Amino acid sequence: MTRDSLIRALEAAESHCAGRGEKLTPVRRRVLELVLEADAPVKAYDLLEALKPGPGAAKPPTVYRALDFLMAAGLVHKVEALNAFVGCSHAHDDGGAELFICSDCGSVEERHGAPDPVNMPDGFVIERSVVEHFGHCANCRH
Amino acid sequence: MTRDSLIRALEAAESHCAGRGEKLTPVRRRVLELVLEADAPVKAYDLLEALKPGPGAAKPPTVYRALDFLMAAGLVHKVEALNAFVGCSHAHDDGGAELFICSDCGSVEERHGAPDPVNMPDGFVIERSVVEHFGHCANCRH
DNA sequence: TGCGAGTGGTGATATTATAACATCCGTGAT
DNA sequence: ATCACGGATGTTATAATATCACCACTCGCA
Repeated sequence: MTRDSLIRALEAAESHCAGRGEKLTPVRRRVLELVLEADAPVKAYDLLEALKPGPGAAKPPTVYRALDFLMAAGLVHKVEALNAFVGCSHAHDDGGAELFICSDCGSVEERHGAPDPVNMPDGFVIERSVVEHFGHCANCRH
Repeated sequence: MTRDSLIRALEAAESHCAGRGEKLTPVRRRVLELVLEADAPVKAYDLLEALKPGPGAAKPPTVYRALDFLMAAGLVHKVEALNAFVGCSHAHDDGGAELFICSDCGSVEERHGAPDPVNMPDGFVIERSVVEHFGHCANCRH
Protein backbone atom coordinates (compact mmCIF):
# COMPACT_ATOMS: atom_id res chain seq x y z
CA MET A 1 0.00 0.00 0.00
CA THR A 2 1.41 3.35 -1.03
CA ARG A 3 1.91 6.24 1.33
CA ASP A 4 -0.84 8.19 -0.43
CA SER A 5 -3.43 5.49 -0.34
CA LEU A 6 -2.60 4.86 3.30
CA ILE A 7 -3.36 8.45 4.10
CA ARG A 8 -6.55 8.32 2.10
CA ALA A 9 -7.59 5.13 3.84
CA LEU A 10 -7.02 6.69 7.25
CA GLU A 11 -9.09 9.71 6.31
CA ALA A 12 -11.85 7.47 5.03
CA ALA A 13 -11.72 5.50 8.27
CA GLU A 14 -11.95 8.71 10.25
CA SER A 15 -15.12 9.81 8.52
CA HIS A 16 -16.53 6.28 8.53
CA CYS A 17 -16.27 6.31 12.32
CA ALA A 18 -17.63 9.82 12.60
CA GLY A 19 -20.63 8.68 10.59
CA ARG A 20 -21.24 6.00 13.20
CA GLY A 21 -20.89 8.42 16.10
CA GLU A 22 -17.59 6.86 17.13
CA LYS A 23 -14.10 8.16 17.51
CA LEU A 24 -10.97 6.98 15.78
CA THR A 25 -8.71 7.77 18.72
CA PRO A 26 -4.91 7.97 18.42
CA VAL A 27 -4.33 4.40 19.62
CA ARG A 28 -6.97 3.03 17.27
CA ARG A 29 -5.68 5.10 14.40
CA ARG A 30 -2.12 3.95 15.01
CA VAL A 31 -3.15 0.31 15.12
CA LEU A 32 -5.16 0.67 11.92
CA GLU A 33 -2.17 2.35 10.30
CA LEU A 34 0.11 -0.53 11.26
CA VAL A 35 -2.34 -3.11 9.97
CA LEU A 36 -2.82 -1.28 6.69
CA GLU A 37 0.91 -0.78 6.19
CA ALA A 38 1.61 -4.47 6.48
CA ASP A 39 1.50 -6.45 3.25
CA ALA A 40 0.32 -9.56 5.05
CA PRO A 41 -1.85 -10.49 8.02
CA VAL A 42 -0.44 -9.09 11.27
CA LYS A 43 -0.29 -10.78 14.65
CA ALA A 44 -1.56 -8.93 17.70
CA TYR A 45 1.75 -9.26 19.48
CA ASP A 46 3.61 -7.86 16.49
CA LEU A 47 1.43 -4.79 16.77
CA LEU A 48 2.28 -4.74 20.44
CA GLU A 49 5.98 -4.75 19.57
CA ALA A 50 5.48 -2.04 16.99
CA LEU A 51 3.79 0.15 19.58
CA LYS A 52 6.56 -0.37 22.14
CA PRO A 53 8.94 2.36 20.90
CA GLY A 54 6.57 5.07 22.06
CA PRO A 55 6.93 6.40 25.59
CA GLY A 56 3.93 4.40 26.82
CA ALA A 57 4.57 0.80 25.88
CA ALA A 58 1.22 -0.72 25.03
CA LYS A 59 -0.01 -3.78 26.89
CA PRO A 60 -2.07 -6.57 25.31
CA PRO A 61 -5.50 -5.24 26.31
CA THR A 62 -4.79 -1.96 24.57
CA VAL A 63 -4.09 -3.66 21.29
CA TYR A 64 -6.98 -6.10 21.55
CA ARG A 65 -9.37 -3.31 22.43
CA ALA A 66 -8.27 -1.32 19.42
CA LEU A 67 -8.63 -4.37 17.19
CA ASP A 68 -12.10 -5.10 18.58
CA PHE A 69 -13.16 -1.57 17.81
CA LEU A 70 -11.73 -1.67 14.32
CA MET A 71 -13.37 -5.01 13.60
CA ALA A 72 -16.73 -3.75 14.82
CA ALA A 73 -16.30 -0.77 12.51
CA GLY A 74 -15.49 -3.09 9.61
CA LEU A 75 -12.05 -1.55 9.17
CA VAL A 76 -10.12 -4.68 10.05
CA HIS A 77 -10.86 -8.38 9.63
CA LYS A 78 -9.53 -11.24 11.64
CA VAL A 79 -8.08 -14.19 9.76
CA GLU A 80 -9.36 -16.91 12.06
CA ALA A 81 -7.17 -19.64 10.71
CA LEU A 82 -4.03 -17.58 11.36
CA ASN A 83 -4.99 -15.64 14.47
CA ALA A 84 -3.97 -12.56 12.57
CA PHE A 85 -5.53 -9.38 11.28
CA VAL A 86 -5.85 -7.67 7.93
CA GLY A 87 -6.81 -4.12 7.14
CA CYS A 88 -9.56 -3.17 4.81
CA SER A 89 -9.41 0.18 3.11
CA HIS A 90 -13.08 0.27 2.13
CA ALA A 91 -15.12 -0.22 5.29
CA HIS A 92 -18.44 -2.03 5.06
CA ASP A 93 -20.87 -2.45 7.85
CA ASP A 94 -22.14 -5.71 6.47
CA GLY A 95 -21.07 -8.96 7.98
CA GLY A 96 -18.01 -10.80 6.86
CA ALA A 97 -15.69 -10.79 3.93
CA GLU A 98 -14.39 -13.61 1.80
CA LEU A 99 -10.61 -13.67 2.03
CA PHE A 100 -8.08 -15.06 -0.44
CA ILE A 101 -4.73 -15.45 1.25
CA CYS A 102 -1.57 -16.33 -0.63
CA SER A 103 0.48 -18.81 1.35
CA ASP A 104 3.64 -17.72 -0.47
CA CYS A 105 3.65 -13.93 -0.25
CA GLY A 106 0.97 -13.43 2.38
CA SER A 107 -1.06 -11.04 0.27
CA VAL A 108 -4.76 -10.93 1.00
CA GLU A 109 -7.56 -10.14 -1.42
CA GLU A 110 -11.00 -9.43 -0.13
CA ARG A 111 -14.35 -10.09 -1.83
CA HIS A 112 -17.94 -9.56 -0.81
CA GLY A 113 -21.41 -10.71 -1.46
CA ALA A 114 -20.86 -14.41 -1.87
CA PRO A 115 -24.22 -16.09 -2.40
CA ASP A 116 -25.71 -18.19 0.36
CA PRO A 117 -24.45 -21.75 0.29
CA VAL A 118 -26.41 -24.03 -2.01
CA ASN A 119 -26.29 -26.93 0.34
CA MET A 120 -27.48 -25.44 3.60
CA PRO A 121 -29.12 -27.57 6.31
CA ASP A 122 -32.90 -27.16 6.34
CA GLY A 123 -34.02 -24.19 8.33
CA PHE A 124 -30.56 -22.92 9.21
CA VAL A 125 -30.25 -19.14 9.44
CA ILE A 126 -26.78 -17.70 8.95
CA GLU A 127 -25.72 -14.81 11.14
CA ARG A 128 -22.04 -14.63 10.44
CA SER A 129 -19.75 -16.47 8.05
CA VAL A 130 -16.04 -17.07 8.10
CA VAL A 131 -14.67 -17.75 4.64
CA GLU A 132 -10.92 -17.98 4.14
CA HIS A 133 -9.26 -19.44 1.07
CA PHE A 134 -5.58 -20.32 1.20
CA GLY A 135 -3.58 -20.90 -1.92
CA HIS A 136 -1.35 -19.10 -4.38
CA CYS A 137 -1.96 -15.75 -5.98
CA ALA A 138 -1.34 -15.00 -9.64
CA ASN A 139 2.11 -13.57 -8.90
CA CYS A 140 3.33 -16.50 -6.87
CA ARG A 141 1.86 -19.24 -8.98
CA HIS A 142 4.36 -21.15 -11.10
CA MET B 1 -24.90 -39.42 18.57
CA THR B 2 -26.21 -42.76 19.71
CA ARG B 3 -24.10 -45.46 21.28
CA ASP B 4 -24.56 -47.66 18.23
CA SER B 5 -23.62 -45.09 15.66
CA LEU B 6 -20.61 -44.15 17.78
CA ILE B 7 -19.41 -47.71 17.66
CA ARG B 8 -20.03 -47.89 13.94
CA ALA B 9 -18.15 -44.62 13.40
CA LEU B 10 -15.17 -45.93 15.34
CA GLU B 11 -15.10 -49.09 13.30
CA ALA B 12 -15.33 -47.09 10.10
CA ALA B 13 -12.48 -44.89 11.33
CA GLU B 14 -10.41 -47.94 12.09
CA SER B 15 -10.73 -49.32 8.58
CA HIS B 16 -10.34 -45.87 7.05
CA CYS B 17 -6.94 -45.62 8.75
CA ALA B 18 -6.00 -49.16 7.84
CA GLY B 19 -6.73 -48.31 4.21
CA ARG B 20 -4.24 -45.50 4.49
CA GLY B 21 -1.59 -47.68 6.07
CA GLU B 22 -1.97 -45.91 9.41
CA LYS B 23 -2.91 -47.03 12.87
CA LEU B 24 -5.77 -45.81 15.00
CA THR B 25 -3.91 -46.31 18.26
CA PRO B 26 -5.66 -46.31 21.65
CA VAL B 27 -4.94 -42.64 22.38
CA ARG B 28 -6.13 -41.56 18.96
CA ARG B 29 -9.17 -43.76 19.20
CA ARG B 30 -10.04 -42.43 22.64
CA VAL B 31 -9.71 -38.82 21.46
CA LEU B 32 -11.87 -39.50 18.42
CA GLU B 33 -14.45 -41.13 20.67
CA LEU B 34 -14.57 -38.09 22.95
CA VAL B 35 -14.92 -35.73 20.01
CA LEU B 36 -17.69 -37.81 18.45
CA GLU B 37 -19.55 -38.17 21.73
CA ALA B 38 -19.71 -34.42 22.23
CA ASP B 39 -22.72 -32.69 20.78
CA ALA B 40 -20.76 -29.50 20.15
CA PRO B 41 -17.23 -28.49 19.20
CA VAL B 42 -14.72 -29.59 21.85
CA LYS B 43 -11.70 -27.68 23.14
CA ALA B 44 -8.33 -29.39 23.26
CA TYR B 45 -7.99 -28.78 26.97
CA ASP B 46 -11.40 -30.27 27.65
CA LEU B 47 -10.17 -33.41 25.96
CA LEU B 48 -7.12 -33.19 28.17
CA GLU B 49 -9.35 -33.06 31.25
CA ALA B 50 -11.42 -35.95 29.97
CA LEU B 51 -8.29 -38.03 29.56
CA LYS B 52 -7.01 -37.25 33.05
CA PRO B 53 -8.96 -39.92 34.96
CA GLY B 54 -6.98 -42.72 33.34
CA PRO B 55 -3.78 -43.90 34.99
CA GLY B 56 -1.57 -41.96 32.57
CA ALA B 57 -2.77 -38.38 32.64
CA ALA B 58 -2.34 -37.00 29.15
CA LYS B 59 -0.27 -33.88 28.55
CA PRO B 60 -1.03 -31.25 25.87
CA PRO B 61 1.25 -32.66 23.16
CA THR B 62 -0.46 -36.02 23.41
CA VAL B 63 -3.84 -34.50 22.66
CA TYR B 64 -2.61 -32.19 19.93
CA ARG B 65 -0.75 -35.02 18.26
CA ALA B 66 -3.84 -37.17 18.27
CA LEU B 67 -5.90 -34.29 16.87
CA ASP B 68 -3.32 -33.63 14.15
CA PHE B 69 -3.45 -37.25 13.15
CA LEU B 70 -7.24 -37.33 13.10
CA MET B 71 -7.42 -34.12 11.08
CA ALA B 72 -4.93 -35.46 8.55
CA ALA B 73 -7.08 -38.57 8.27
CA GLY B 74 -10.18 -36.41 7.75
CA LEU B 75 -11.85 -37.81 10.86
CA VAL B 76 -11.92 -34.54 12.75
CA HIS B 77 -12.20 -30.92 11.65
CA LYS B 78 -10.99 -27.85 13.45
CA VAL B 79 -13.42 -24.98 13.85
CA GLU B 80 -10.92 -22.18 13.36
CA ALA B 81 -13.14 -19.44 14.69
CA LEU B 82 -13.64 -21.33 17.97
CA ASN B 83 -10.32 -23.08 18.39
CA ALA B 84 -12.33 -26.22 18.82
CA PHE B 85 -12.76 -29.56 17.12
CA VAL B 86 -15.66 -31.52 15.67
CA GLY B 87 -15.84 -35.14 14.73
CA CYS B 88 -16.89 -36.39 11.38
CA SER B 89 -18.38 -39.84 11.11
CA HIS B 90 -17.85 -40.16 7.36
CA ALA B 91 -14.17 -39.55 6.67
CA HIS B 92 -13.18 -37.92 3.39
CA ASP B 93 -9.68 -37.43 2.17
CA ASP B 94 -10.62 -34.35 0.22
CA GLY B 95 -9.81 -30.95 1.60
CA GLY B 96 -12.13 -29.04 3.83
CA ALA B 97 -15.71 -29.13 4.85
CA GLU B 98 -18.31 -26.42 5.05
CA LEU B 99 -19.56 -26.17 8.64
CA PHE B 100 -22.87 -24.83 9.93
CA ILE B 101 -22.60 -24.17 13.64
CA CYS B 102 -25.59 -23.28 15.77
CA SER B 103 -24.68 -20.56 18.26
CA ASP B 104 -27.51 -21.64 20.54
CA CYS B 105 -27.12 -25.39 20.92
CA GLY B 106 -23.64 -25.84 19.46
CA SER B 107 -24.71 -28.46 16.96
CA VAL B 108 -22.60 -28.69 13.83
CA GLU B 109 -23.73 -29.80 10.39
CA GLU B 110 -21.19 -30.57 7.73
CA ARG B 111 -21.52 -30.19 3.97
CA HIS B 112 -19.18 -30.79 1.07
CA GLY B 113 -18.48 -29.87 -2.45
CA ALA B 114 -19.25 -26.18 -2.38
CA PRO B 115 -18.51 -24.72 -5.81
CA ASP B 116 -15.50 -22.50 -6.28
CA PRO B 117 -16.20 -18.88 -5.39
CA VAL B 118 -17.69 -16.86 -8.22
CA ASN B 119 -15.71 -13.79 -7.41
CA MET B 120 -12.18 -15.09 -7.15
CA PRO B 121 -9.14 -12.88 -7.78
CA ASP B 122 -7.66 -13.46 -11.24
CA GLY B 123 -5.25 -16.35 -11.30
CA PHE B 124 -5.71 -17.37 -7.68
CA VAL B 125 -5.44 -21.10 -7.05
CA ILE B 126 -7.15 -22.40 -3.93
CA GLU B 127 -5.41 -25.08 -1.93
CA ARG B 128 -7.46 -25.16 1.23
CA SER B 129 -10.64 -23.38 2.29
CA VAL B 130 -12.03 -22.61 5.71
CA VAL B 131 -15.78 -22.10 5.60
CA GLU B 132 -17.70 -21.74 8.85
CA HIS B 133 -21.23 -20.42 9.11
CA PHE B 134 -22.55 -19.37 12.50
CA GLY B 135 -26.24 -18.91 13.10
CA HIS B 136 -29.27 -20.79 14.36
CA CYS B 137 -30.34 -24.27 13.43
CA ALA B 138 -33.93 -25.25 12.66
CA ASN B 139 -34.52 -26.45 16.22
CA CYS B 140 -33.23 -23.31 17.92
CA ARG B 141 -34.78 -20.81 15.56
CA HIS B 142 -37.79 -19.01 16.99
C1' DT C 1 -19.71 21.79 40.00
C1' DG C 2 -20.45 16.99 39.81
C1' DC C 3 -22.06 13.02 37.31
C1' DG C 4 -21.64 9.32 33.86
C1' DA C 5 -20.06 7.14 29.67
C1' DG C 6 -16.31 6.04 27.11
C1' DT C 7 -11.50 5.26 26.82
C1' DG C 8 -7.03 3.73 28.00
C1' DG C 9 -3.29 2.09 31.62
C1' DT C 10 -1.66 -1.73 34.47
C1' DG C 11 -0.81 -6.14 36.60
C1' DA C 12 -2.19 -10.52 36.74
C1' DT C 13 -3.77 -14.59 34.68
C1' DA C 14 -6.35 -17.70 31.52
C1' DT C 15 -6.26 -20.22 27.29
C1' DT C 16 -4.25 -22.35 23.27
C1' DA C 17 -0.28 -24.56 21.17
C1' DT C 18 4.51 -26.09 20.37
C1' DA C 19 9.61 -27.19 21.20
C1' DA C 20 12.93 -30.26 22.64
C1' DC C 21 14.36 -34.35 24.24
C1' DA C 22 13.69 -39.11 26.43
C1' DT C 23 11.55 -43.63 26.19
C1' DC C 24 9.18 -47.50 24.47
C1' DC C 25 7.88 -50.92 21.15
C1' DG C 26 7.31 -53.53 16.91
C1' DT C 27 9.46 -54.84 12.53
C1' DG C 28 12.76 -56.35 9.48
C1' DA C 29 17.86 -57.14 8.39
C1' DT C 30 21.92 -59.40 9.82
C1' DA D 1 18.77 -63.70 18.79
C1' DT D 2 19.82 -59.03 18.56
C1' DC D 3 20.58 -54.87 16.56
C1' DA D 4 19.12 -50.75 14.18
C1' DC D 5 15.47 -48.04 12.88
C1' DG D 6 11.10 -45.56 12.57
C1' DG D 7 6.82 -44.40 14.56
C1' DA D 8 4.32 -43.40 18.62
C1' DT D 9 4.09 -41.67 23.08
C1' DG D 10 5.77 -39.57 27.55
C1' DT D 11 7.66 -35.47 29.90
C1' DT D 12 9.22 -30.89 30.98
C1' DA D 13 9.18 -26.52 29.81
C1' DT D 14 7.80 -22.56 27.40
C1' DA D 15 5.81 -19.87 23.55
C1' DA D 16 1.90 -17.51 21.63
C1' DT D 17 -2.71 -15.78 21.99
C1' DA D 18 -6.28 -13.53 24.66
C1' DT D 19 -8.96 -11.87 28.68
C1' DC D 20 -10.10 -10.20 33.52
C1' DA D 21 -10.42 -6.85 37.04
C1' DC D 22 -9.62 -2.64 38.61
C1' DC D 23 -8.18 2.16 38.42
C1' DA D 24 -7.52 6.88 36.42
C1' DC D 25 -8.42 10.25 33.13
C1' DT D 26 -11.26 13.17 30.14
C1' DC D 27 -15.05 15.16 28.05
C1' DG D 28 -19.79 16.52 27.46
C1' DC D 29 -23.45 17.95 29.81
C1' DA D 30 -27.16 18.49 33.46
